[in-house]
Amino acid sequence: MKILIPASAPRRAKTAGAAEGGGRRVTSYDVAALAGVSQSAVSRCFKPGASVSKATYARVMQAAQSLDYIPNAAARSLITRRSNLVAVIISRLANPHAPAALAELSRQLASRGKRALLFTPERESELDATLSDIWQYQVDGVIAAANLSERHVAQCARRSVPLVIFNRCAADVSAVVCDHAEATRLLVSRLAEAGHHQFALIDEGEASATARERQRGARARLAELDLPAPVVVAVEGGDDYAGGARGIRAIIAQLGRVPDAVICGNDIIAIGCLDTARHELGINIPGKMSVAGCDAVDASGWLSYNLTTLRQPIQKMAQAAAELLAALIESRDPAPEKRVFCPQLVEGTTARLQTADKLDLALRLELNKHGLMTM
Amino acid sequence: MKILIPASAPRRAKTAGAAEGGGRRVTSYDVAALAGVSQSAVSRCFKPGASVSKATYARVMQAAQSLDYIPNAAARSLITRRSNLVAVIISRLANPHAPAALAELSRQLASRGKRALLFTPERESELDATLSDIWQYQVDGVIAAANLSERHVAQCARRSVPLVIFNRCAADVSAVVCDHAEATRLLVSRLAEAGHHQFALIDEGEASATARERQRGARARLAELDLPAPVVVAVEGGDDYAGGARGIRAIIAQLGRVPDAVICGNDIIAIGCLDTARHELGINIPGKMSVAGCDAVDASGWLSYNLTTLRQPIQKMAQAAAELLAALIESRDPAPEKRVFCPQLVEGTTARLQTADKLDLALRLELNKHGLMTM
DNA sequence: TTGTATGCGTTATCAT
DNA sequence: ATGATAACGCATACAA
Repeated sequence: MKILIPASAPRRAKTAGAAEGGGRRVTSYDVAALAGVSQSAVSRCFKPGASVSKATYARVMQAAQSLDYIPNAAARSLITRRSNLVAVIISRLANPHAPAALAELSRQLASRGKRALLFTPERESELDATLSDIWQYQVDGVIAAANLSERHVAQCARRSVPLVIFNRCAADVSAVVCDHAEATRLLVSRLAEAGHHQFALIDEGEASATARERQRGARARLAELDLPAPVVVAVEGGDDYAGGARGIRAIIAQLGRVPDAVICGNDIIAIGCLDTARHELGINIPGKMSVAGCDAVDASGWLSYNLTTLRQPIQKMAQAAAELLAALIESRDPAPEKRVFCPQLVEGTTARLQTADKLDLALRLELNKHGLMTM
Repeated sequence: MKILIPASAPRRAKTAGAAEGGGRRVTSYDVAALAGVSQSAVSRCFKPGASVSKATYARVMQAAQSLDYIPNAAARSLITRRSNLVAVIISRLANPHAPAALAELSRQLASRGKRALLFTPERESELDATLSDIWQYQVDGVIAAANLSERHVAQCARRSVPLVIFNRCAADVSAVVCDHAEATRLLVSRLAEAGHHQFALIDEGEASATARERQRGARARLAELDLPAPVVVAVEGGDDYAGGARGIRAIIAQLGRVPDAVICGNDIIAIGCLDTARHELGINIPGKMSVAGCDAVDASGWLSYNLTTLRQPIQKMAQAAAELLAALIESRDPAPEKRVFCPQLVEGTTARLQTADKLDLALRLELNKHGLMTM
C-alpha cells in the first residue's frame, strides 16, 4: 500500500498575470489574487444578497473592473442548474405580428434576467431537430409560437422544462392565447346588426388552429342569428396579400355574386382582398361590400386602408407569457395555467357598422363584456 | 505532518440509476455505464471525426437514445472554449426589414451550427449593459445591427470576440453594408434624366449614419448635374408613417410649392408621404410629384401603392454576415473585411421614370455598374 | 481503439 | 465574514 504525502499547495497554481498568454481568460482567481482575497470571496461578491463585508466588496469590485472580469455563465449554469436562457421558438418570423411579439418577449425576459435563444424552424418537420438542439443548452424554459405536437409537449414535460405556448391552442399546457372565436363572434354580431346578411371568410386552412377557432366563432354566431352559413375560402400557405387577392375572386365565383361582408384571417389577407376588390374588380367598399381583418398591423391604419379589424393586445400577451414562464420556473409545480385575452374591435371605414348608440341593449351588454379580459 | 491513504475508488461514484432522484440529469457517465464503456468513449462518440470502433459507437448511441441523453452545451463550452452562441444585437426590431434580416441570420447561423442569442436594446444608452450581458455567455461572435460606438467596437477587440456590423457604417470592423450613397445617386440620376428638377429628402436626422450616406449621395449627384440643392427634412425618431406625413407638409411649407421629386429614407416614410399627398393634399402622383422609397418592404408592392423604391438584398446580406463571422471565428486573424452590396431599383408607378432605352449611353453604363456587387 | 486522470470556471458546503 | 474544498458534465492528453 502506498503512502502519500499531501501537497500543501493549492490544487491549481493560478498566476494573476493576465497580460501574458494573449488569449487567456480572466477568471475569478485572477480577481482574487489582485484583490488579495480568496476566490470564493469573489464569487460571493457577484451573488446578490451574499454576506460580504463592505470593505472586501469594494476591493473585489475594483479589481474586477480593472481586469474587465465578468463571471462565466457556462460555468455558473453547470453548478446552479440555471442557464438563464429561454428558448423562443417562432416558426414564421414573416408572420405580421411576430416581430412585435418577439421584441416584447425579449424585453420582458430581459427584465427577469433571462435571455432569448432564438429558434426559427421553417417547417413543422424541423421541430424535432429544433427541440434536440434546445436541450443541449439547458434552457430554463421554452416559449413556443409554433404548432407543437403533443409529443413535443410531452418531451418538455419529461425533461421537466417549463413550457408556455404563445398564441396557439393547446391542451394541458400553460398558454397565452387570444380568444379568436369570441373575436369573430363579435365581428359577426356587429356586422349583422348593421344589416349584413351573406358572410364570407378567407383564412388559413384546417391546419391552423386559430383559423379553426375563428371559423367556429363566426359559424356559431351566424347560426344563432339565423343567417346563412358563410362561404369559406381556405388559402393554404397563402395567408398573405396574394391569398387575399385570390380569396375574394374565389368567393365571388363560388357565390355567383358579391358577399355582404368578408372576414379575413389577418390584416394582410384583408388588405389583399380590399385592394383587389377596389382596384381590379371595381367594388365599392364599404358601399357594396364590407371587409374586416384580424390582428391589427400598422398598415391597417394607413390612410389608403383604414381597415376595420381586431387588435390583439400583443404587448400584454408577451408580458403574460414571460410572467407565466417565470412563475413556472420558480415553482416546481407544473400546474398549467391559461391566460386568455380578447381582441379589441378597431372600427375602420372598410365595413358599414352600426354606431354603438343605435344597438339594442342586450347586444350592447354583450359587446361590453368583450372589452374585458376573460378567463 | 499528516499521512493520507489514497482512496482506490474513482473520484466520483456515479450510479446509473437514472430513475431515482426525479430531477437528476442524464450525463455521459450514465450512458457509459449502460453501454459498458468509459465516459471518454461516450464523449468521443459525440465528437465528429473521432476514433471510435463501429461496435462501441453503436452500443453507445443506443444507450444514449434509450436514456434521452444529449450533451450539455455549458460543460462542453467550458472546456472547448466554444459556446456555439452568437449574440445578435438588433436595436429596433420595429425597423421594417429587421424581421427578415433576423430570420435569415438565424437560418444562416443554424446552418453553421451556431445559435442566435437575441439582444434588443431600446436606447443607445443601453448598449453598455447589453455588451456586459453578452460577455457572460462567452459568445463565439457578435452580429450587430445597431449603432455601436468605437468604444464598443474596441471592447469586442480587447476580448477578441469577432464582430460583424450589419447594415451600418463602421471603420476598422468587418461589416456587411448596403451602399446607400450609390443608391440615392442612382435614384437621382434616373429621376433627373426624366426631367425632375427640384428634389426633396425626408429621412432620419444626422444621428443616423445611413441617412447621412443617402443624403451625401443625393447631394453629390445633384451637384454633378448642376441641379438645385435638395430641400431636406429630418424626422428625428419619427422615421415612420407619421414622419412621412409631417415631412411632405414641411417640405411644401419650406419650398412654397410642391417639389418635383421626394426621396424618402425608407418605404414606410414614403408611404406616409404618398398617402398624405394623395388623400389629404390632393396632389397627383406621379403626375405632379414623384415619390420614391428605400429598402423595399412588402407593402411597397401592394396595389394601392406600387412604390418606386430600392431593394436591399437582405438575404444575401444576412448570408454574407454569417459567412464573414464564421470565417472570423475559425481563423484567429482579425483582418476586417467589408462586403458592400448595392440596392436594386424597383420601378413602381409613384415616380415618372425614363425607360432605360431612352437613356444616353454614358448613363446606361453607369447604371449597369450598379447592378453588380462592388467592393 | 480504449480507459485513466485532469482541468475548464464557477457555486455550494462547511469549517473557521 | 472568510477560506478551503468538492462538485457540476464534459473533452482531451496520455498511457495502455
